[in-house]
Amino acid sequence: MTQHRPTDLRRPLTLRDVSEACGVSEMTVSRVLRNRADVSPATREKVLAAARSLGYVPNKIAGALASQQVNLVAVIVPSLSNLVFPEVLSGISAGLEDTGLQPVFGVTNYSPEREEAVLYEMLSWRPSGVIMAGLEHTPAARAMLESAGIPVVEIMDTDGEAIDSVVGISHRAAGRQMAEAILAAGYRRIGFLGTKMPDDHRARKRMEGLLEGLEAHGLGLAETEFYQGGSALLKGREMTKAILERRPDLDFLYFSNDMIGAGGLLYCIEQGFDIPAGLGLAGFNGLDFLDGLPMRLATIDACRREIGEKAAAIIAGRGADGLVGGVFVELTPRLEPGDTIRRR
Amino acid sequence: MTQHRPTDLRRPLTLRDVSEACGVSEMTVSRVLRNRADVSPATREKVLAAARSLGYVPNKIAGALASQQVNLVAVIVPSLSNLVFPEVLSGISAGLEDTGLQPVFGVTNYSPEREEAVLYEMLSWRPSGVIMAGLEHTPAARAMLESAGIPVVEIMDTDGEAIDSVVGISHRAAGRQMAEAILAAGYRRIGFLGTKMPDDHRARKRMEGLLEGLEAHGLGLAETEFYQGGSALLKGREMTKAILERRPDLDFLYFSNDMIGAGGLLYCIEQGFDIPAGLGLAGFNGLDFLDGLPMRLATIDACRREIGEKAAAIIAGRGADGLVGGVFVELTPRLEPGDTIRRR
DNA sequence: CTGAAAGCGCTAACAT
DNA sequence: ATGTTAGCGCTTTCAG
Repeated sequence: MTQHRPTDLRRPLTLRDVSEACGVSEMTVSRVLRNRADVSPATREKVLAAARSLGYVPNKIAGALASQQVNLVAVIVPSLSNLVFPEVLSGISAGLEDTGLQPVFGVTNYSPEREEAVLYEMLSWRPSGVIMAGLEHTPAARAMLESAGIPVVEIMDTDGEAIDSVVGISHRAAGRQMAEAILAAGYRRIGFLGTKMPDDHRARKRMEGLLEGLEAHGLGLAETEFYQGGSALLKGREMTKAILERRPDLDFLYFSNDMIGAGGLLYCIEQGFDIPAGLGLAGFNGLDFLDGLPMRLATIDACRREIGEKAAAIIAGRGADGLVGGVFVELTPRLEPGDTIRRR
Repeated sequence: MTQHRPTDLRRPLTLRDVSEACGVSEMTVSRVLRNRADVSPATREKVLAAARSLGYVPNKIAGALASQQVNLVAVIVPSLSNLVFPEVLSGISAGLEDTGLQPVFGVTNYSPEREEAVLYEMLSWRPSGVIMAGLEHTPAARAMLESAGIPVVEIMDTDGEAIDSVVGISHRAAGRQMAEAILAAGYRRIGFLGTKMPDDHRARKRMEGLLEGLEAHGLGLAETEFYQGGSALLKGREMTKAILERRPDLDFLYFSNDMIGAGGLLYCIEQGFDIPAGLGLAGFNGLDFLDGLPMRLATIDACRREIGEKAAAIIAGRGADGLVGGVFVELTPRLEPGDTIRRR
């Protein structure tokens, strides 16, 4: 580490500086900079020229305080390392494009306490809306959201009680749907592999849905295996090895996400398992990453981008037409059987 | 979509509300809420109880305007779908922990114009610092950063002229380092596979470095292949097929990132190529995802997390000790030969 | 179309 | 340890 060059820390420019530079009142300068129509073209040009040449950047803090309007949307997700959430965020970005609203992201690491802290921090900037992953929050977080007086959209999950609006899929139903597909294909001895994350409620609900689906046919899970941390692909491999050594009679492995599923798939291919005839596999999410694997892993698309776009639309819509009231959107995920569930 | 429940939009609470609720002056309430020491325990309790029961959330907009202090750090990256940037962000989050500073993320989609727009937007909130990926910016963006009067850290890349501080690796050197390793292992007919992204300067510099390294030994690239969009793993597969069909004599493939490298590796394994004896492969980034593949792809670690942490430390350090002046940190990436470069 | 006055909700600086 | 005053930089409102 070496020092190389000093930075000067001068006072940021204000409207007044621009006003003095072009001889127009602060008020009119403000009008020009907010693109308001009621300014003569001549004045407008003069002001813009001055602002540009000075390098003026408006102070939104002052603007927001005066106008009581903040064009920010707080977006709170559990993780960025999951590949799932970045796609949701990109959907939100796209949905907010040209609305004048700007997303601001916060990450909770699947901790309810951190979620509460991040939410508090973000609400203190008085955003125009909040988009949060999941329906499970601390009581304090719920209270803050309910009394914030702004639209709140809970995303990804529809199994639970909403605060305001919801856009997501039913993970429980996705689990059941997979159970149906597995049983319909004739598999009977089913193993479940997932993350050891008490606060990943969606993964839990998928597993519960799977169980419900199996139990409806008088079956249960033959075996389970959980992990935490590390490279998901590698963990998928290791868990698969472990579960199959413990229970060589299993004929289907359901992975709680595509990444560990891909690891399991690679392992099974290497070991020469007869897929899908002798052993079936499935994951969850519908990551396009699966397209490049030796076989297409069966999966259920989580509609990540669409969820982001719809959530953004709800927040944006509110501002526009003054619509008030929760909206409930449940998307229907598609099961993609790929090459790892046998067809009958 | 169905309407289900109305939301009430009431006025947010102010300090005055809390003040009236507990019979303590606004000023003292403010002191309590900012955890200042000069308040009696009794008053403190009274105020906290009132604030909690009302559900008061401070208005940071007003606070920031009054104190001229904003505890936000603007972080601008080209993409979130890359897996590389989420790790940097997580390093930044970690590095900012317990500093009182909060990261705020913006995404540019590798567009200089979008970068400029996002930067303008973020600077208008007067953050305490800026962390940006890369050294290439529009002239307007450079001007804004130079005159913002706040610490600026450009990350990931050290090959170019800095505005203020820099934390990164030399991608050109990484390319050269890989060239040396390839040549030392005895490979001679080298193909390059990368993205068709004029604005991904780091990928470009890696390729240039590779070329320099090869040319220093009187060699060049035998063949190149570029792609854009789609599933990187699948593209890696397809590009590898294409380049090897065109030039079956190639004995080494250098991929500009690990994801397409992994796709290429899977393809080559399936095709029965003799790796690494007959054909060598290498990627870039050091993603831990590689751990789960059938063979370990050679790669160079991009020090993503460490870069994030160091950048955060620089921003945080400035505030504390009033340090002024750019810091230059060049990390030395480690080459991990894995199983896909032959050892001599 | 342009300007002047008032004030957004909070905190710095100064009392007490 | 607590209260009072002034003002952060902008926009709203109202006058011209």
